Amino acid sequence: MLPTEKIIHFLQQKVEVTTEEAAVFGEAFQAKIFRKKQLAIQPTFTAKYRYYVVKGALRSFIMDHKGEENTIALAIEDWWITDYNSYIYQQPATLFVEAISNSTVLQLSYENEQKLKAANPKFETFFRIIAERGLASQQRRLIANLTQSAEERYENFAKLYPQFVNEIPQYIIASYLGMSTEFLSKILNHKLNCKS
Amino acid sequence: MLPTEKIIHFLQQKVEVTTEEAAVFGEAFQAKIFRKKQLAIQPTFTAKYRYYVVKGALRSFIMDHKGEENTIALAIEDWWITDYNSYIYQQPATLFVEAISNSTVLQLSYENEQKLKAANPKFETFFRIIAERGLASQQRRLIANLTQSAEERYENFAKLYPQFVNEIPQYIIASYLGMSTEFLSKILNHKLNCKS
DNA sequence: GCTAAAAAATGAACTAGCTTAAGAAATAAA
DNA sequence: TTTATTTCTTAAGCTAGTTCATTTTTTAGC
Repeated sequence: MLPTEKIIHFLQQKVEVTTEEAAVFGEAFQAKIFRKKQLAIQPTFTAKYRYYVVKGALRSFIMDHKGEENTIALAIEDWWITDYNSYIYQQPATLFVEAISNSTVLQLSYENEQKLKAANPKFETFFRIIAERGLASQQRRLIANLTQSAEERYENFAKLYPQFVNEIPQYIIASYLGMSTEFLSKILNHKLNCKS
Repeated sequence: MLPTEKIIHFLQQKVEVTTEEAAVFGEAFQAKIFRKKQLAIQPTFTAKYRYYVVKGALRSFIMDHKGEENTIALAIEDWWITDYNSYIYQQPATLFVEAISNSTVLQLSYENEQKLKAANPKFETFFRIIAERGLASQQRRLIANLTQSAEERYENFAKLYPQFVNEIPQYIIASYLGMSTEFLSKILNHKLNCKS
């Protein structure tokens, strides 16, 4: 499936649109390839785009005062990613957005998004829906972080996103789950020993 | 200012509307009073409403397996609160939403919200904007939780929301910041000693 | 297939923050 | 004013998770 076909398909799952409307929507996006470790967004620069992942995986992370990377979000096929604080308010970013593996994305510029929303209320509805779902999913993540132990967080993550477990480096998963690499390693190997 | 005037004012800050449109919007809401500790939303029941706080303060929290309350969100004048996972998908709630002090809110039912959005794209835009802002603010919170120590989290919270510090019980702040009451107490008193 | 680099594992020493428990203060109720 | 309830403080012991230093394994480039 072509990138543009993919996003049109995604759009159609959320709102009902005519063929012409779908075409207008698709034309607002631009296909782009990021190689592993390449940065899409960097702190101090304003996030000009939001990204829809066609293939591969990206993540956003913040670097703390100790130089540690804290993964804020992960995105695979059919997910969206950007630094929302930067993109929405068009202010300098605080996050990095980086390709975890070689990836194909569709980028939507802030200006194009405004044009889409102004042109057709259906697109406004679309962006409202994805923002709301993002909000709900962030709420779930916050709850997990506040209420579960490191081991429980990993267990649930692995159950919820099995596709990540084998496809992305462990140190990224650890940082997404808010624990050190070493500790995640300990959890994993401890589990193996106890099972056998 | 009357409750309905307040929310119309809030609406006008986000989107341009005519007097009639504003009136239609205001009519979708219903004023309601919650007394301190009263519950607006409870687990297992579906969240029928989202709440706009006119006066007072509310919070949402989840109870973990140990019976500890983990505060997910706080809301004061001009803020919104609900269990988004429950409200958006109309599924059973997992959170409590409780009044911290005697409060006046405007409640918007799920049905009324759908009607508003269907009736006028400007309302669709309005809800898109508040969802996006919620998303950005959740992102900020997640970053704070992942990158800062308990003491730093409190420092920043106090700077960002001074109005909360004296107005809501310490144990709620502690649970919002993801630490025990005792530990927050230690931080506060330790700070006093070091300053003098 | 070899080499260099990146990622994962291991273990020991350490610490931030939690738990428990008991008392003091503050607030509300009567 | 007294009593009851809720909130806050203090301190000691504990544990989940970190840090650091080293080794092993995997991956990627040539």
